[in-house]
This record gives sequence, structure tokens and C-alpha cells, in this order.
Amino acid sequence: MARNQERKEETRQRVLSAASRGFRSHGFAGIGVDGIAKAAGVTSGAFYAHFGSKDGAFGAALDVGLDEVIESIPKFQREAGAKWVQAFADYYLDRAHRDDLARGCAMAALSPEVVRAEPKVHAAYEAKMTKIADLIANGLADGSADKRRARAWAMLGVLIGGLTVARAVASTDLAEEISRAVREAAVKSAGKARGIR
Amino acid sequence: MARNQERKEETRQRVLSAASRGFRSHGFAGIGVDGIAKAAGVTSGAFYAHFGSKDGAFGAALDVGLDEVIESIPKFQREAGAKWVQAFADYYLDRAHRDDLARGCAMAALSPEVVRAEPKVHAAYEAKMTKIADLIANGLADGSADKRRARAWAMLGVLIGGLTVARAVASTDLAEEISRAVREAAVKSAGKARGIR
DNA sequence: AAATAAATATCACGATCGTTATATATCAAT
DNA sequence: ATTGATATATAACGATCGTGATATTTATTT
Repeated sequence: MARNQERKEETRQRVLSAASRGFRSHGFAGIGVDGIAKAAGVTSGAFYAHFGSKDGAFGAALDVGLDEVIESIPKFQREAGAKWVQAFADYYLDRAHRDDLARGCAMAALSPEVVRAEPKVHAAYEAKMTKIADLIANGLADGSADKRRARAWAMLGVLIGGLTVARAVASTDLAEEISRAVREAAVKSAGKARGIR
Repeated sequence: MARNQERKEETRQRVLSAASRGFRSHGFAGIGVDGIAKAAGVTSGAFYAHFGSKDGAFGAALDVGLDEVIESIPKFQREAGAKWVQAFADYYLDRAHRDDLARGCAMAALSPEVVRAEPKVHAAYEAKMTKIADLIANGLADGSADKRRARAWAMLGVLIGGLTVARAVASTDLAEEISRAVREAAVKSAGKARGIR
């Protein structure tokens, strides 16, 4: 029985990760259940054994995608100290991240899809995004808690919007120009930062 | 013959405007040709008489959507003078605009779709977005042309990203909190502005 | 080795997908 | 009134959509 559960969990992971990549690359409506299942090396039967519906798989993919952000922020705050905002912005607008839509940040790839999603997804998104903003605010110095969270939203906004525009333009040169401008603005919007040990 | 062309142009406008609303509301893959045609009160036959393909209709919708922005920026610069950035940001994050995805800003609704589009669409997007950034930069004071355009990209980024996040959260209260933060950050990122007469 | 349970595959459903070919309706010009 | 052109509608194509029912394979227990 143990081997069985292991196998099932492994398949679940493969389907979930294929769903994450698929939804980020093609949007919710841009890929089908069969396409996700095929990318995971299974059929739609296995898909429905693990996730009750396409919406369910999207919710799960969104959850793990935002959890990745929730885990990554404190990591930057620990490793880069008071310069963590600059480090995070550098990573966020880096060419490697810009070019990797399938594995890139869930906030940028999935937020536009959440806009059109059912209420339950909005609620889950709100909970995770609030957590992310609070983690960021906790790594900022000076000002009241409210002001720091406002700066966190500003930083998130410019990173997400900037990455989207940089990805949408045609030329690498312009994408680089936008990336430079957005990195600088993110650091400025966040204001004084502080490392977390 | 004149009456015929008039009718045709009128139908074209109805289909184009239905396509604009449909793509903004549901994304490129989220609505079909039949759905757009039905919303315009015609059938897919008429759709294909005016636009050779679904991609063609998306390109046209993107064009007119970004042209709306290109026309609106100088209007704000004329009417609100040196406070035009604040006025634009206020409008952009206003509840009315947040709640109207179908008729809202094309940059916010369609940029994520352009990311996945064919190269021709990327090129058209780049041309229009460059125009928009230059119009904005022209309404900013101080600094070199390069610096002003960098501030324009920053302002665009935070507005687009901020609106997307505000639209995706569940509660109106949080959407308002984000909107306030983003408005302030947009004005700050743009720096000193100047009206255009 | 046989029986049971669980995981995955197969198949089929009606609906909709984007697109093309053809038919019908509407118009201007004769 | 009739012709010719043009705008739109109808119908059909194969493909894919999301999902449920059922069959088959695989693993565990007796």
C-alpha cells in the first residue's frame, strides 16, 4: 500500500507541475485538460483522479506558485541583507526570468487569469498575496506598518507590470531598457530595506 | 454603393468593438469567433468578411485599444496641466475603471495576451507602447530624455501591475488599499511633471 | 496463487473550437 | 424590372473542449 501511495503522489506531482507550466505559458483557457495530461505523460483519466476539475487544478497550481514566492522572499531577505530588494528586483527582471514564462513567477503569469476566475480563487489569491505583501513590508525599514505595506504593494505592482510589458515587446533592447527602469523604480518604491536573519 | 459601404463599415465597427470587449474580458483563448460574432449581432460569416482570422481581429482590437491610450495621455496633459500624472493615476485606479474590465485600459487587459502572441503582434505592441512612453516622457520635467523615458516606463509598470493585482483580490477594501498605494507610487515614479498646451 | 483494492487508461458524450465553401439577402446601376 | 455586385447567413469540416462511465492494468493482502 505504501508503494501505491508513493506512485500516486508522484503522478500527482507530475500532473500538477504540468498544469503549472501549462497555465503560465498559455493561460487558463489556452490549454486543455488533455494537453496538461499529455505533458505529464498520463491521460485525462489520471488527471481527474487527482483534481476534480480543470478549475481545481488551476487553484492548486496557483497555490503552489504563490507559495514559491512566499518561500523566496525571506530567502532573499536572509541572503542579501539590507540589499535584498535590489537583489530581488535584479532577479525578477533578469533575462533568464523574462524568457522563462513557463517556470517564471506565478504572480506575473497568473494574476491576469485570477481576474477572470471564480470567487473562491480570488479569495485564495488574496490570502497569499496579503502574506507576500506582509513579508515584503517586514523587510522594509522606517515608517509605520501601513506605510511599509503600501510600499510593498507599490514594489509588487511595478515588478509585475514591468515584467509583463518587458515580455510583450518585440526587441531585446527595449525589453532591457524597460527592465532597467523597472528595477530602479522597484528599489525606489520600496524605500529603505532591512535584512532579516 | 455609398450606402453599402456605410453599412459594411458599421458592421465592422460592431464586430471590432465586440472583439475588443471579448478579448479584454475573457482573454484571447477565452472567447471564440462565434461568441464575438454573436455579441456583435452577426454570424461568423460576417466576422470573416471583415477580419481574415481570429488573430487578425485581436491585432485590430489591440491597435484601437492602444490608440485610445495614445489619444488619452495628451488629453490629460492638456486638461490637468502639471498635475496630469496624479489625474491619470487617479482615473486608472478608480473603482469605475477597476470594475470595467471589458472597457478598461487595453494595456492592462491585453499585455498578458500579447506575451503569448505571434511576432507580428509583439512588433505592433512595441511600436504603440514606445509611442505611449514617449508621450508620457514628454509630459515630465527635469532630467535627460533617457531618464524621463525610464520614469515613464516605471509609471506605466506600476499602473498596469497595480491595476491587475487590485482586480484579482477578493475584497473591495484590499483593492482600495492597493489602489491608494499604487496611485502614490505612480506619481512618485513619474517625478516632476509638466502640462502640455 | 487468488482475491481485493487502487491507480490509471480507454472510450464516448455533446459542445464548441477556427475556418472555408456555398447560399441567400440586400443593395446600386441599368 | 433586371442584372450584377456585395454583405451577411447558413452549413459543414475535422479538431479539440471538459467531463463522466467503464475497462484495464498494477500493487497489496490473504
